[in-house]
Amino acid sequence: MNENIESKLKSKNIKPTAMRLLVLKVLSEQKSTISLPELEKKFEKADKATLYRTLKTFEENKLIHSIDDGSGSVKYALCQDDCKCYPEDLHVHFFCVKCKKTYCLNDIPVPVIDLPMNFSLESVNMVVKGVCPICRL
Amino acid sequence: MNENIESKLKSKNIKPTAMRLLVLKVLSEQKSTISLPELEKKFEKADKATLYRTLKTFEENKLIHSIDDGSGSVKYALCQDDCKCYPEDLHVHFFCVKCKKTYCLNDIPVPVIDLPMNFSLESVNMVVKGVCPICRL
DNA sequence: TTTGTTCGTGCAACCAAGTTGCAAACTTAT
DNA sequence: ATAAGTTTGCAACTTGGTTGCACGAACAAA
Ligand SMILES: [Mn+2]
Ligand SMILES: [Mn+2]
Ligand SMILES: [Zn+2]
Ligand SMILES: [Zn+2]
Repeated sequence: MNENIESKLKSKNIKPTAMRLLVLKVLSEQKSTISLPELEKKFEKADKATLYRTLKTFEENKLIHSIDDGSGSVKYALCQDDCKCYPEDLHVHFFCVKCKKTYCLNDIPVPVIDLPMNFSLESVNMVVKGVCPICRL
Repeated sequence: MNENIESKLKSKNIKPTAMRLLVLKVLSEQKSTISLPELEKKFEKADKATLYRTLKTFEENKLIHSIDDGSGSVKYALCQDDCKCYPEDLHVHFFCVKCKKTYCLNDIPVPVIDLPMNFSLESVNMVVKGVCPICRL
């Protein structure tokens, strides 16, 4: 299990330090996405800057992706195993206006859209807002 | 012309104060979207809080809509005349990674997507990132 | 093994955007 | 004229994000 985490880091060319193993473990346990401030609270005593840089490293190496859900803080989630973060790899995200959680809708790819002349496409951020199944009960 | 601006406010049930007329005028002149900090700079001496509340009022009354383009500051733009800000009224936005401007692609409606069971839909924020025609020259 | 270099971490300081409380100014209704 | 409600200006504050710097661990060359 912990082996799994370590090898995941190595497979993305990230040196598996103690800190990084801990952060990746927390990320793996999430059912929804997590923000830097939320991540901070998951640890007794951890430095914001270190966590910040850890997330950046993870993102640069495509271990995680970030989502701007309009809540004021950027959220993060593990990438799918085969994800290269190309536009065609991207999926839709769902932000619940009640519980404020953001979910990866991994099965729903971001629709391809036809841009006007001379616009080039690099990436897409698509966030659907509404109420999640849990909050609708 | 100035009449036009005043009537636009009235038509949205917003009392046309001096400040609001000025802000709406600036908004009307924009070719791309504008953020609160940018709006602030358009005035010699204007108060952040007042502008902030003005934008909020405008948004609540559906005179403008806001876009979270992931740049760190929320952008604003005038709504189309007939816009009710319902999901079917929404359009895609384009964020240029070079000039950092965000454009309303008013002709490109946000694609309808099929949400998983028990997710309700209230709104969508779709931002395409790339390079704009001006920056590609 | 010793030395020098790179890399990761912790701490503090900082910045920018957004937000709020409060009192003064202004508007509208009585 | 007076009272009540609305808008504005100012200052203070919160939060998320970011950076500089120094220390220590890891690593590689000598
Ligand atoms: Mn995701
Ligand atoms: Mn728009
Ligand atoms: Zn929810
Ligand atoms: Zn551009």
